[in-house]
Amino acid sequence: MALRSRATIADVARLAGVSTATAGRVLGGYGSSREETREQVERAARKLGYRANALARSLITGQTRTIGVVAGDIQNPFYASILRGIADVVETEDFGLLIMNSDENVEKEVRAVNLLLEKQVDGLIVSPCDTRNARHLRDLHASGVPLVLLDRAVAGLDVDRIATENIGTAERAVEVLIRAGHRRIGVVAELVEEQEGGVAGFIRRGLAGDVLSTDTLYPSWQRILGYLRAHRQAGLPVDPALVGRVGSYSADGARKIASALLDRRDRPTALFATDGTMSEGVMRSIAASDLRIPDDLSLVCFDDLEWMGFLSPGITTFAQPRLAMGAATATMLLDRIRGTEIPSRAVLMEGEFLLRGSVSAPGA
Amino acid sequence: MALRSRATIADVARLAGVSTATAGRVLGGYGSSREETREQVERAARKLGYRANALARSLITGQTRTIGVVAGDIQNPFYASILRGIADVVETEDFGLLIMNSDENVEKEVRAVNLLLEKQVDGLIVSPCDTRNARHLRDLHASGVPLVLLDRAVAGLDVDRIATENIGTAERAVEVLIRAGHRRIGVVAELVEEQEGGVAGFIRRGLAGDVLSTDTLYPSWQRILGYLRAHRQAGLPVDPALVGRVGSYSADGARKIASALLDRRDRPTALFATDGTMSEGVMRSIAASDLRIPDDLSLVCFDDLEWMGFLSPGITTFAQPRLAMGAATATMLLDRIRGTEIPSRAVLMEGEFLLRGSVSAPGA
DNA sequence: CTGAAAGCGCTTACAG
DNA sequence: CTGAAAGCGCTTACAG
Repeated sequence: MALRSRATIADVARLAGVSTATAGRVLGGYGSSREETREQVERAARKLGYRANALARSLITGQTRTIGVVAGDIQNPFYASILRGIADVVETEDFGLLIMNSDENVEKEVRAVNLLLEKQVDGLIVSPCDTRNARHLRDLHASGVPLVLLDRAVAGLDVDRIATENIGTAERAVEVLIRAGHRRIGVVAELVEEQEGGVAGFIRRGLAGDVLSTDTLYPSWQRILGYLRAHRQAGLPVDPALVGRVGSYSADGARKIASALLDRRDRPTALFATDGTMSEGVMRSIAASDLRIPDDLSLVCFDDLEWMGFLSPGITTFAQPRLAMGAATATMLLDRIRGTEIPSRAVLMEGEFLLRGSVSAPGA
Repeated sequence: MALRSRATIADVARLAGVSTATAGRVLGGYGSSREETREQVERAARKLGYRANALARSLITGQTRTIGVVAGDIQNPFYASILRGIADVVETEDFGLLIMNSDENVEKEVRAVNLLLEKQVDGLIVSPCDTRNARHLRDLHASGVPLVLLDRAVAGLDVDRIATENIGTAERAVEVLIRAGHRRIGVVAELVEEQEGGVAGFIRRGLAGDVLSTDTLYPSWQRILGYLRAHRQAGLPVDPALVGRVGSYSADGARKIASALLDRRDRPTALFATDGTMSEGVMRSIAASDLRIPDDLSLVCFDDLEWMGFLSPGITTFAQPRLAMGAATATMLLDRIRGTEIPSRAVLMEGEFLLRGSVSAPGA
């Protein structure tokens, strides 16, 4: 029963009767060595149960073949799928994957980034909590650490990023409802970051085409922008009272906001849920009500969760290609790690329209 | 704009006018140092933007403060929640978390374990693909690496493990259906590992009380055992034709098996789905049929997925405490890493009964 | 192709 | 409390 202390290259070299440099060359697969020498060393290594110590190697090469990811919550299907996409490409390249949660909390994000940096990851994928308060990310980039931003951008930080084309996709989603004849469309959205003038101010500016730097907006605010555009395009008025702000990434918060909307005397005839978590909350609210989809209420969601397909009726939604997003993120990061010097890229992915049965004409 | 190459302890020591040993002591928080010295060093470190290199530290201390996890599929809600539970305790202790997928494939599992070991993780959590073919895990344990098994056990490997009390929980689940009056209860289960005599042979032996070493059985086989016990207890015959074997961790496979069961002339009046993936497939099958829950078909599931709560009717199920399972797994592993010498523990968690609306009397 | 030596960035006895 | 020296397990020039 071997002890924890394993054989080192020195042990192997001794047994094989060569120098540590030679043993290192064959075991590490670099430099060149005679066939015969190689066999000797390999035999010795096998005999001793040698396993490379990546720490020592990394200390010299300056590369750990490990990347770090800071996600909001790995348990959320959105992140879980993206992580799987990342893991798939990373595993192909024999890289390790260090994962941490931020819970959308900047301090936790900072701590996570620091921990990953101390562990000398070769690059970082971060889904930033805050699009403005992100000095740590700017410093990171300035210090030359490969970085790819996921789902969100950061003001004044020009690095590779990947996200959903939120404005356009949300606009199409709301269009689906407008085309079906809906005039009062409620929204349930996170909208965590404060905007000048609050929701009402944002709506006013959005309708006036006065919202600038839209790509450093939080996804849910971008989706509201799509909602506004669809209305303007159709010449429909927007009732600010129908834009439900949850203020956090909470399904239960979404349930409450949705219930408040549905309890109104002038309740909306359709709802737009701006992501998976919001959709879950909205569904809980509807399930607890007497309303039936789509007869009493139409629904369009954002992001495709497994249950949306087997509910009856199915839920019409715009799927984000999460696995592909993850894979693309990892590929971009590996590119940078390998030293690509091309200008930073912003990859925006369209949501895929999944027509199911949750939309009908109002009062149909 | 600082370059990638960061300040080292030597740089800080030089600027502070002390030795590297002293600088190391204050920056690393070990040994003792004068208040004044400490301030000097810290000032220098701040000025240079010093950040510790955990690699160098780990090489000396022999600890990386990183643990590795090999899960079946991090995208699966079962693993995603468990990982979150693990991450929560691990982050508290300032440990890193290296995560890999096995896709229930032994070769991938072996590769993952090797990669993690080369990266010198302090310990490993593995959800083993194969309860018998697991030499790599036995060797691992023999070499003294802290190891905790998740969800599944390995024959002849006496290490800490955590799992659901599958037999008892499944027995209770099937009891719920029997008490409601069901006599023909179908099962949809993975049952990936071959058993002597196949499903029919296993049923025969199970009813005869002839299945030994039940705790190294795959979870789905254990759950079948619970199904059999409930029948025996109630004096009900078991029809092997009603035990649907999917043979893989596939929701679509489960959908097909469920549909085959429901298409039978003598179709079951109730279904038991042995885990989340199976439940999803079963739901897809039911959604595509004309059957209504619970009037035409009763259903009990295993594991609680978000949608089970807001479907109407809700799905009666036995929830696995996934977050707590993850947390307990991590806690056990950290215990071992800290050197606890107590005998190995097997923590079996009961499923929590969630009574919702998917069960009624047959033909009601 | 191979070896002796230096060194990656830290921590750890050991003196003083 | 502090410093000089050694060393963790590798890889990398540099000779030969």
